[in-house]
Amino acid sequence: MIRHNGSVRISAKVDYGMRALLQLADSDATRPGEYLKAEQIAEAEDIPLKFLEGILRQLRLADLVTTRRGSEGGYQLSHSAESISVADVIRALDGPLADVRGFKPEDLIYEGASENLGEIWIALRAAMREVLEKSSIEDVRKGTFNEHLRVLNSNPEARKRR
Amino acid sequence: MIRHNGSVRISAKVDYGMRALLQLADSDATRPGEYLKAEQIAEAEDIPLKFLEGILRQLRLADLVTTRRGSEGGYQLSHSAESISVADVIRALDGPLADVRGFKPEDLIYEGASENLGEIWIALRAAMREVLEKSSIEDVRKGTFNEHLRVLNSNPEARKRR
DNA sequence: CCTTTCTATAGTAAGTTGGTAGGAATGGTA
DNA sequence: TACCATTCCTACCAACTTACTATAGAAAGG
Repeated sequence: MIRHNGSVRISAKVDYGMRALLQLADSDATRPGEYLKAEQIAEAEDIPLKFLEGILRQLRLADLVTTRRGSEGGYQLSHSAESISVADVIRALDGPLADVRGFKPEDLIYEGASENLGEIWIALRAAMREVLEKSSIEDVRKGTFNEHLRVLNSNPEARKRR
Repeated sequence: MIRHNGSVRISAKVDYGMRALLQLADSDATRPGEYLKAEQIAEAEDIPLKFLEGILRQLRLADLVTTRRGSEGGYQLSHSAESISVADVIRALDGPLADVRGFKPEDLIYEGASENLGEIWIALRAAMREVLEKSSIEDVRKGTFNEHLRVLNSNPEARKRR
């Protein structure tokens, strides 16, 4: 039985969207300028085609992807893979990185014993940004992660479940 | 209009639960041994009473809280406020800290261009744990945060929205 | 004009969130 | 013993989100 009620929920949309962009980055690296068709991406990454089309449309509206119709049509990255961060992708597909009961962390007012609770949510968001804004599609494609990420993942605890 | 579709969603349950525990920690600090009634917490923190009762029940099942029924009844922390981390509270109320499409980050298998995507989700979870496991209820109550959290929040960027 | 491909809107089943309602069980007190 | 306060438990609910599917249309290219 699948429980998807974690506090950080990477949605199917974001996971699929990242994989689609990685395919586009790969295509750009090997055959620059060419367009990749939705169906090729869907097959390579095993993503339902119609669902993927919706995701690619959102990525186009966020200007992460450029499209062309017709027989020679398909999708391309609209910027270099280095310039698109994982955070950009999440924001394009799921909205803001963090919220607390539907509010932005800095909008909450806590009083009395809860006075400092907001600091935790702000720090949590900052810690996430540190990972997600400083990793690009190209970093993920090549596996060349920055120092902070390497330190985090070199700790064997990082791979253990809790 | 409220949109609550961030990637990190601190639920009402967790926000209310933290505030309830902060009240209990405060009560313990000023009148140790005494039980605090759900209604007092509900009033102090402006939380719907019946909803709060459910949250407190979950916290008891996770052994974060001890209860007593009857006229002298109420709720207490079952361990010291120093020994309860924010991560404990989230796990008790919302389940695991992180998941990707309903799966645990380390269970996903990515291939080809997406090969390294899992590293991002692992790092994200590790970064969150760094904040949430190393902050206790007592830290939040007193506002005495650890070095890592202070560094994160001293960056003015941390308070800006994106 | 015809095929291929993206574009757009709508629908939908299952699950989650944020509650509410009502009563049963239990502990303290008279 | 009776009584009362309080927690404990089950069930219910409306609104929303997620992960899709369906269908028709619009544009690019030959």
